[in-house]
Amino acid sequence: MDLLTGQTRAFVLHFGEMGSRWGFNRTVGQMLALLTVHGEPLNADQLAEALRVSRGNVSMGLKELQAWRLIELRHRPGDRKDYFTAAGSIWDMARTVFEERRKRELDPTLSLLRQLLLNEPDNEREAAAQEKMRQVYDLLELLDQFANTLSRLDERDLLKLMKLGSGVTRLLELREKVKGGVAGKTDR
Amino acid sequence: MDLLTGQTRAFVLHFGEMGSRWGFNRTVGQMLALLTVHGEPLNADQLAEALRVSRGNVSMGLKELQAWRLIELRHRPGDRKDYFTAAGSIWDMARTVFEERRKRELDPTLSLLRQLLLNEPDNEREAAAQEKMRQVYDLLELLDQFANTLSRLDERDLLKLMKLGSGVTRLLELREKVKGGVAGKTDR
DNA sequence: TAGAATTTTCAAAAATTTCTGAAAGTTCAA
DNA sequence: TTGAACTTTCAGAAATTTTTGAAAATTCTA
Repeated sequence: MDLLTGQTRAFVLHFGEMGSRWGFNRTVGQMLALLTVHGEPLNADQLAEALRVSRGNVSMGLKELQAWRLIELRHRPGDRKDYFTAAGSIWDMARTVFEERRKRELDPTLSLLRQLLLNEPDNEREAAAQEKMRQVYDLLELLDQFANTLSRLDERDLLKLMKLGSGVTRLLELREKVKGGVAGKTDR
Repeated sequence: MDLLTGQTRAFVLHFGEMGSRWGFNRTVGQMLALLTVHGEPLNADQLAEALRVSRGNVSMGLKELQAWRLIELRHRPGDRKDYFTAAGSIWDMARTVFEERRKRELDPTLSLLRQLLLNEPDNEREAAAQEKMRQVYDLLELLDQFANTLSRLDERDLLKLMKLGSGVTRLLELREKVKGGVAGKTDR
């Protein structure tokens, strides 16, 4: 049966195209999209047939999606094949992708910069460059922590925060007032 | 003169590698890194020599960085060459990259999903798929708005917010109390 | 324990992206 | 105008990433 019809088809193909921007290749993007909109678990052959890609490609894609923890293995009684579904809700999925990207896009750079900033600069030019690097480091470090904070919020709070809109400014002012003189308690 | 020494070298090469994860290719990543840590404006020949890439490659890279509005054209008296520097502060840069990525990673998908959700589903399966697509849409829409809100915050507020850490939970509670019965004013 | 069913691996092919460098285009001073 | 100083373009080359599919590995049943 053709699983790739109508809107599902458009959705899956689009996710394939966007895949590269989101950190995976076309096939992986398509697989994730199909498993997401198709409620029932699918096996590797079904995926390969629906997406018209090789069995090997599907196998690698499944491995990658499992590494991201975006899909779950299922078994059906009397069937030896491995079946897979999208793991968790759309929110869970977004959270996972967000977290994984934070790791890939921030951590390596933070770790390099920490290293570099330990060295004494050799000359005037390097000293100036190091100053810039420190600024980059401080910003990325802050971003990383913020991303972490967001990752840890439960869904209710995250939703509240995201819906604040420009109200966030007012809320920050409100905090200033309430907090009064108690100097910058940042609590980690 | 060799601009690529010591820590600057390591920094620039690393940014080249990370480039692809951040949405540009290696040369563009290296160019941006070099222009960022090197305080003074550089011309295309200097960039090509320092990074050991072709003149044509540098020309394309400069065009792309200008399209991102990450670099600025400068002129020096008595010199016909075009010189470039990183535009604005590190914060400005981060903001620009953030904003540009939001556009590339969210907008096309939002626009496709808006389209798809207008159609009546053809059958039961498509209806179920559409329901999932709506969930994806709602989440991405919310994310997009939140990203927008963050983009618009001034540096002071952004800093405050990012430094809140887990304090953000308490702040949200605080809001509940103060707001009292005034039902969900979200203000866009 | 054999062998059928299934999944994984990985070398080579295909597709895609990036880079080069010569040629074409532009700008400016004289 | 001319031509020297620059910059941009873009077809083809090189590098990189993705995909294929046959062979190897694994797992299960009988």
